[in-house]
Amino acid sequence: MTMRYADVVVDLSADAVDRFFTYAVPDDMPVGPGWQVNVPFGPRALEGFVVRMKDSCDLPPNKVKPIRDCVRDYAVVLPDLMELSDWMHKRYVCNRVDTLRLMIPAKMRGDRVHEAQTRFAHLTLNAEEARAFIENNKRAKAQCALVESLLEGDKPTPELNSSALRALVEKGAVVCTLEERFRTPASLKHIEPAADPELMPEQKRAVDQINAALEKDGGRFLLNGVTGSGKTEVYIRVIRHALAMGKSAIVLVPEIALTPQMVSWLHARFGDTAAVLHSRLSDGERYDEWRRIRFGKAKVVIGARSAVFAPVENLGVIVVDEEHEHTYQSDKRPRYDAREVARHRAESAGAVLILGSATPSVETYMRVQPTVRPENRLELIELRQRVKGRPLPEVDVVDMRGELEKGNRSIFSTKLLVSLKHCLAEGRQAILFMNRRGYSTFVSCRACGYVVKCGQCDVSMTYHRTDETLRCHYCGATQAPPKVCPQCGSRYIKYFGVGTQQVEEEVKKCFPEARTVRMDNDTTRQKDAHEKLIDEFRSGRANVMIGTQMIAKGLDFPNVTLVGVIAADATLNLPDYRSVERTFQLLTQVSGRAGRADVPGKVVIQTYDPDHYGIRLAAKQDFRAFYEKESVFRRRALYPPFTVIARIVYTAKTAEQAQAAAEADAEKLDQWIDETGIRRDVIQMRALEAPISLLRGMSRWQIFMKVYFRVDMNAVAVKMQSLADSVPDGISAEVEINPTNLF
DNA sequence: AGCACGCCGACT
DNA sequence: GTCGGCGTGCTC
Repeated sequence: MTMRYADVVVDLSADAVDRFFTYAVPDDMPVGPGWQVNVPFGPRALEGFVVRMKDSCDLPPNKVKPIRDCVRDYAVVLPDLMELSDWMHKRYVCNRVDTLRLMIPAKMRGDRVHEAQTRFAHLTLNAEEARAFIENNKRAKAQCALVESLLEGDKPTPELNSSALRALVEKGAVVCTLEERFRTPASLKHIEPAADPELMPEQKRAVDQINAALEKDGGRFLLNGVTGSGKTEVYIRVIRHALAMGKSAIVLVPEIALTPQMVSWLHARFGDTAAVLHSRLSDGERYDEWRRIRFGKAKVVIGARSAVFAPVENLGVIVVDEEHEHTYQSDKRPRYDAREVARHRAESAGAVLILGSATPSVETYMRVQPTVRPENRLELIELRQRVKGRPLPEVDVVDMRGELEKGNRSIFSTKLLVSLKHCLAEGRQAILFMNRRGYSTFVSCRACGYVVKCGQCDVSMTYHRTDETLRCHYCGATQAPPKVCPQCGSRYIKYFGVGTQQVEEEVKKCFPEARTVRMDNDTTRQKDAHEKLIDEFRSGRANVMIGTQMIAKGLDFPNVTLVGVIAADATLNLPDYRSVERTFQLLTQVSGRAGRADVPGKVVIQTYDPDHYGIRLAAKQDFRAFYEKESVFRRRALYPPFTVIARIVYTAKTAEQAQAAAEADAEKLDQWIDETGIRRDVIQMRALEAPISLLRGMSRWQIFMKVYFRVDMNAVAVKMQSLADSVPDGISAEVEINPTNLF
């Protein structure tokens, strides 16, 4: 009998071990690709993933050790996910384990909650003892520096010099502790099964077209339907067809907490066949759901971006709902894009991919154009009518400059006030939408113009009326608002801007009988707060909902007949090439919340820039016209998707360190650009301060690079990652290709 | 990620 | 000469 060997990826995330290690397989051990195993590794034991089996091995026999045992008696990573892992490793220039770790619940690795734990170093010496230590150990420079830095507070160990840390632990000067993330148990409500509603002709055509592809070898679709056109029902019918064929389905949503309705719909229609995967499940719940999927008990999976790795077999369809949402891009390494991963997984499984949105991203919509190569093209399916022939809401764009001229200095236009009055008088509900970012209440001095900023983050702080504090939007720091200007001593401190709290107070002042509910970062901080607030509004206990982005999408309240947008242009002029697109999407989505039942809806959009195409076309819900305009702008200004933006963000204690690292790497990158001969395709490449130059007390610089589309981005990513990997101690560097935001 | 190994500078 | 810090390389 021939000897069997297994190539194993060990469960350690480091460049040095990001390769296969070959182990001998004991004769009677059942094991195969995707199995989780325990292996000896140098002096210790590690977990690992079997990548492939083989019958021979080139290594000298004395080097090959046997697999100790298997962690579980089945493959935890299915073959198609194994292939996906390989693809992601190349595509996102990350370690193989980093991709494999995404594919199983954290609880299944090391029998501990690995992912949520961080080891922190804690100094056991007091200030005096520390000074004595530094005095007595002048020779050990690294140790002294470490003691010095730990005097400021505990630090996560990966950031510290490891040999110095080990010496200090040995001396008893430092102890390491594991910090655990707290758990949020999710309440799974029982949901009544529901029957299939009748389809509109458009919906039926869409379902037929997609089902036909499902029966062949898959396909890619962009389902572009106006708000309220019943995209969800199309998904459900296609999934039903897939189930009938013995196949399974994955439905991705931007964020589970914001789309509880999608979860209930799928539960209502598919019962126990449906499973949920998202970050708010407890470890136990996630593990149980994962196993139900793995063993075929559940065949319809709904979840946030990481659900794209759900262990389903026989995949028939992947749905990406609200395709344009940026949450599909991971913000930590590996920085994968779930839409892209979904496409790859669907293609290799011969499954159907459906991207759904009322307002697709410009990038995605470009891919339906006939000029796009067939292997990249998406098939466009449009739903132009709302279900049951409901009309799109009537939209009024109000010029707030005119209001000011008329002497109306309140935050509500006359039109919005009158509409709100009617709406409430008729016993209906209203949503008031406040785009908080870039328009929040900041505190500023009238005399010298000083604006109170967070000392840790270099962004202006937001005033919170309830507890009379200033808060940092980025790090959560709080401080009391100053009585006199810290810069010039003037007592003329003014509160600028409008926040949701102020809108709420204004509503109560104008309509004492209104029952308001406010949804923003403040009011949804506690767990299950979302559900409670939504329920309060749905039940009718409240009749005016005031909120930020989080109320813009996915919610379906039949009794809402009025939507008011307080400041449509708040996000229009941010220093980001996508600010117009985002404004358009937000306005379209929020307008879609009006008139979802039998009474027609009305939308009032207040703006200082009523002729801007982003606002005008959102009012008409005319995505196609918007796309035409926007793509002309992007092409002319050399922005994505016509070019690619790549950056490396350097974070360090001091601006000098960050700057030095960025400039040194920019020089190396510049040289590389010449060596590879892509100079003529590089539009821009330079080191500069990041737009937010200070974040959580750390200084930030960046290398910003813009290139033409034809450049081999993988080569650029590999080069950038290698630069980022060899950054000096104490500085961290993150590579971002097509970053979601440019802060 | 850890751990051994080996160079090098400081001090008895 | 010897001790200990700190950088380098290896783990099937």
